[in-house]
Amino acid sequence: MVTIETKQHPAWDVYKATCPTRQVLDCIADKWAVLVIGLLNGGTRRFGEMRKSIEGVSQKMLTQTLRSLERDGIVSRRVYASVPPKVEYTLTPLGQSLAGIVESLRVWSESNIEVVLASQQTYDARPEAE
Amino acid sequence: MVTIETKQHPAWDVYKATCPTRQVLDCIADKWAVLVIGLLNGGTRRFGEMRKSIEGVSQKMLTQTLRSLERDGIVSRRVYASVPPKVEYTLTPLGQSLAGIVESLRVWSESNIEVVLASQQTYDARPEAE
DNA sequence: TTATATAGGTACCCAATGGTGACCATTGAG
DNA sequence: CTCAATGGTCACCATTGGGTACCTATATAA
Repeated sequence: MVTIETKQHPAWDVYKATCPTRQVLDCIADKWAVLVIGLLNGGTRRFGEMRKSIEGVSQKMLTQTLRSLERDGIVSRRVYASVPPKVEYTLTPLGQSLAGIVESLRVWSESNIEVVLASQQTYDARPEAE
Repeated sequence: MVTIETKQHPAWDVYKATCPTRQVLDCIADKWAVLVIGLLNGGTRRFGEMRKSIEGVSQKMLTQTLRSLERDGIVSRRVYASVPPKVEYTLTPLGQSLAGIVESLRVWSESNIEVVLASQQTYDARPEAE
């Protein structure tokens, strides 16, 4: 039996410290990124819209998150040369392929929050908890 | 037509700043948490094992991540009163329900890294990039 | 003419986070 | 007697995250 290795990717392994996948995971396994991608999964959004929708994001963090996602090819940014400025963000096809996963993360959180909250209470009530 | 609202959860919405789901997302949408959950999906692991498997985690961060996941009921911790100590970590059923999602995040990273790297190169090569 | 709101971005500053290394407890082995 | 082993904590420091104030340019209102 012959193992056919048709241009197998060079054994990417996110558990290796220097693997570039680690950086990508770092970027998408992020609170704000998850919320941003989830939002954009509903369609193109303007910056200000997103700022309002995602309660608690500062302008800076939103910008930063979007830049990072843009760099990774997950969202695309479209600037209209108007005054005041108008900037639209959209998921790229790559981003769309990620959106489902990220959305299921969000859904999991919303579905299992009761269990989690109960567990937290039990944990915090342990005698050795301060 | 009657809308039957059989104890519908009180409209959890992770986009609200104060929604408890936000904290949960904060905890699981985390680089180290994803790696930890992925590892434990392969079965029970000892602390030292995980420390070696996940390159680059400091002892402190691993402890912290595991505590946080334990508090949320995602992993369980078992201490053996031996010398030297032996501590095992396992995914709870709740954790197992999350593992699939988290694993697909990791798989996505490893599958799409080439596209992402290419996108990063294009982005960094823009004239306006410093 | 001047003031103001707009919408997105950035420079600067501070607080929180994460990493490092020392230290601890306990016991069997050398 | 000393050291290795294992998981954990603590104090310290560098790095980062995150907030605030400011900037831009124009259309509109006063």
